Amino acid sequence: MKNKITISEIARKSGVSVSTVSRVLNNSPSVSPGKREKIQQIIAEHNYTPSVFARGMVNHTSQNIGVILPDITNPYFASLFMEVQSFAMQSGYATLLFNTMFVRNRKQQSKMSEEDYFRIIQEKQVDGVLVLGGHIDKEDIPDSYIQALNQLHRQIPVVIVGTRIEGCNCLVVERDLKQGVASIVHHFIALGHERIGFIGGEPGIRITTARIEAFKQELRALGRTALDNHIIPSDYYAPDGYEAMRQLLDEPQDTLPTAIIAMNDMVAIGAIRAMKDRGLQCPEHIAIASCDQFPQSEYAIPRITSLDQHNEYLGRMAVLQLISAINGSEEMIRINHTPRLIIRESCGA
Amino acid sequence: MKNKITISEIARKSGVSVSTVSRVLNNSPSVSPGKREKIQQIIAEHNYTPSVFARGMVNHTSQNIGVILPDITNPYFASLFMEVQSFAMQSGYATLLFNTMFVRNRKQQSKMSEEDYFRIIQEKQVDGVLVLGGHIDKEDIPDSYIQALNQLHRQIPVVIVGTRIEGCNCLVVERDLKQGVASIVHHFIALGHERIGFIGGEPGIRITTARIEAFKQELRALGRTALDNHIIPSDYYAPDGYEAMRQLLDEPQDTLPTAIIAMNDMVAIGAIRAMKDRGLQCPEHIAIASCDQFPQSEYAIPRITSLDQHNEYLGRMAVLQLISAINGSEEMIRINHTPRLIIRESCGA
DNA sequence: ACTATTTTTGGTATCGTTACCAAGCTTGAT
DNA sequence: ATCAAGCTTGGTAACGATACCAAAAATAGT
Repeated sequence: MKNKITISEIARKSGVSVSTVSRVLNNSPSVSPGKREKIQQIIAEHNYTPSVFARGMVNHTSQNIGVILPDITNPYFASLFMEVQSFAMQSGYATLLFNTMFVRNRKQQSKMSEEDYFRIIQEKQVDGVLVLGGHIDKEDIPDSYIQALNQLHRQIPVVIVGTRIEGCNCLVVERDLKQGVASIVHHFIALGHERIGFIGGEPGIRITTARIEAFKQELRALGRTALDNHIIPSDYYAPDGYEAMRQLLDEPQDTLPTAIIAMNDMVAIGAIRAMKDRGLQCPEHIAIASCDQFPQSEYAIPRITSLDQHNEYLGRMAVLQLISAINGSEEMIRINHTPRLIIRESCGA
Repeated sequence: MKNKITISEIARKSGVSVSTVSRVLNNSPSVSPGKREKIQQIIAEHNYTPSVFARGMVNHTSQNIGVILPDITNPYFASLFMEVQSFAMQSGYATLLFNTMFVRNRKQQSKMSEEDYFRIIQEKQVDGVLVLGGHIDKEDIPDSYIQALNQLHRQIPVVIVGTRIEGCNCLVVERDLKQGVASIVHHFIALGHERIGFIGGEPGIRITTARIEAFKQELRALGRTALDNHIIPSDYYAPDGYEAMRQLLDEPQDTLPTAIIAMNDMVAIGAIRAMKDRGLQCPEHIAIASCDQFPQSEYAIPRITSLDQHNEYLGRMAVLQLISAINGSEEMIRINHTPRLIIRESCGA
């Protein structure tokens, strides 16, 4: 930042005191119309903008929020973040984005722990923090992590998008983990599928476990049972779906599932590719549906049946919750948007 | 931000002056080892972090950079940004991300112009700005836009990733626009294709025009000519590839291209889908290659031949350039990484 | 014309750091 | 012992805004 013009220079050039200029900047009503106009003109002329540092010193606010997520190249987080940033901006906040798992594609995970990020974020003096996914989603979160989060929350409002965590005091915007899966199971059963599998999702992660749980539970409710060797968690990306499907196809042919639920569209795409590489067609040999829709699922071959989880809405609610917390509200926003099943070619009907 | 502990409290609790605490914070050598240790312990105990506001007042630096791009859900920008953030963080900078074209999927473009974003970014007192794509890529940029950029650059170092612009004083990290296309043309010709088309890319955008130009030029150099009705710019996403291909297939069958260059993988995926919907196979009926590789191209059906543009490298260079500009260097970093053609199923060999 | 009241202005302390200078304290050399 | 030269320290003025209070000016009421 090169030499910046200051409020007192504006004041001098306008022939008024800094107080008056400050009033103009903050739209205080008690400034005579003539002076206000003149000052505004001089401000514009010099392209003056008040120093956020000086303002921050007085107000203790930066009008920035921090967003921490594992991987922005993952379309799920990208679409969520898009909405978050847009809504935050409309509310006057800019967004500092932190990827915790950078350069994932090179399998060269960051050396920094998420706790390190909390420290950095705290130093950045943001007005609030949004945590999307990551370690917070683990089944079995180390105590130190919860401590770090609570510690951060003691300083700055923290909103977590996902699930409520035992012992964690941060605010939570909950996302549906079960309804969507149930609706896929229903659809498959209605289509006459008797053997259904589940692939993708990192094992030990809350959402994976919850969805698999919902999957089993729903089958049970309908008088069926899931076979354990038809449930293959792996991770969230196309290679993981590929690998899981490859592994599944090594099972005895006569008991293979006829339908599979994939964690998300990327996993589904990987799985379909694995089938193709074995000379199998989707949906003819195995039908597939995914739990998280990404933009291109409509254009894949075959077009993928998936759940619209209303991420835009989720993102907006998260920001709303954060801003209301920043403004001192204790109220907890509850959302309950049922995921919508979008039926396309990959499930055969 | 709730009540924060200050340097003077740390000083009081340690029984030293604020100066000494400040020295410890800034790793000044002239502090006696005993005191240093004691102070560090008290700092840790109270989880104290110095105020960025107060520091900013003195140093005029926020250790933040601003990144402005059209759409983070576009995998091209996502992967570029991933690299940018990672590298910036390693260099001690956090990243403010601004999407200018938010909620694109709802076709509800932002009401704010990019110029508005420049103003906001300037107010944010970042130490530098990175501009990735957007209006800066237009063939014919309004003068007001260039003015706004130059104006911003007068205050803060601005680095543009893309192409050098006439009249724009900002620093530029240039990206190859032609070599990659040329290598695809060569490959297609070597495979015996005589009629080649080009689809995707927003018309009036520098990269679109440049690639189409390179496409024509390379064909000419090899003694062929491109047919104008086989060149269909549209945009960068799957629906745009779909639409362009649909349009192309409406042409008389006997003169249809046998190979097509797509702007990027999303466009290619859309185009392949359009073919499929007309009962055509890729690569059997029409071969396809794309100019920008995205993560899933390897798993699509068919696997897509595309160019690896070395985005990670580009992102890193951009940050390097920006940081060196922040530190007062005038030197311009030149890069010249030839895109690498990755041959997969969609081009038939 | 002279208060009383309201509106508009200006002055100054304050926020939490760092930079800079001056002072105190060692240490070692004479 | 004395003094110069180096370490360590502390005190204080910035940095650029806002908040608050007091003063001045404008307006209204008698």
